Amino acid sequence: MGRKKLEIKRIEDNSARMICFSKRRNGLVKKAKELSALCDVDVAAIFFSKRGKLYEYCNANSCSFILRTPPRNAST
Amino acid sequence: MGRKKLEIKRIEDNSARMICFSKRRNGLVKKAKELSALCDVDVAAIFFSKRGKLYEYCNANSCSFILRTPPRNAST
DNA sequence: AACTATTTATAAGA
DNA sequence: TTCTTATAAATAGTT
Repeated sequence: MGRKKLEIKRIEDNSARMICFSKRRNGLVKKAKELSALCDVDVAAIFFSKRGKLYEYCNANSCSFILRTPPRNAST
Repeated sequence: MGRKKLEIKRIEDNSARMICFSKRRNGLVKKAKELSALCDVDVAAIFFSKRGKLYEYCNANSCSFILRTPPRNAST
């Protein structure tokens, strides 16, 4: 999508990569929520950045099964 | 997307719900792969159906941190 | 953070 | 279930 077709490979520019991460992470979580609501399933989406930062979305208690051990030095 | 705007609530028809699940699960995994490649992050997407069936996608060893205990009576 | 031109995902149909 | 296609939605580049 977007003004130009984007090749699916690492975005080298740091700022552009972070912006893309923010946008697409939000998009993925939105789609996960929709999938959960439409299809009556529990969904978890978990993102581990190279800096050890953890982002996660889970719509249900299923999360109690996962992330028993925090990955790397995960913060919020 | 699609021919008509779809209200985001549980699809009651079983067949239609399963078809939607299959399509959107594939779409979500595709977007997770793109996010991983573009932004150099590890991503896991995990789906728990009500029947206890588990579907998952993970692009990296980060998965070793999760799913230490299988959820419910998870099969493939 | 908002906008918008464009690409992409997908609902319905074949 | 796989393919098509009209349309809704996501988003890349811009402001």
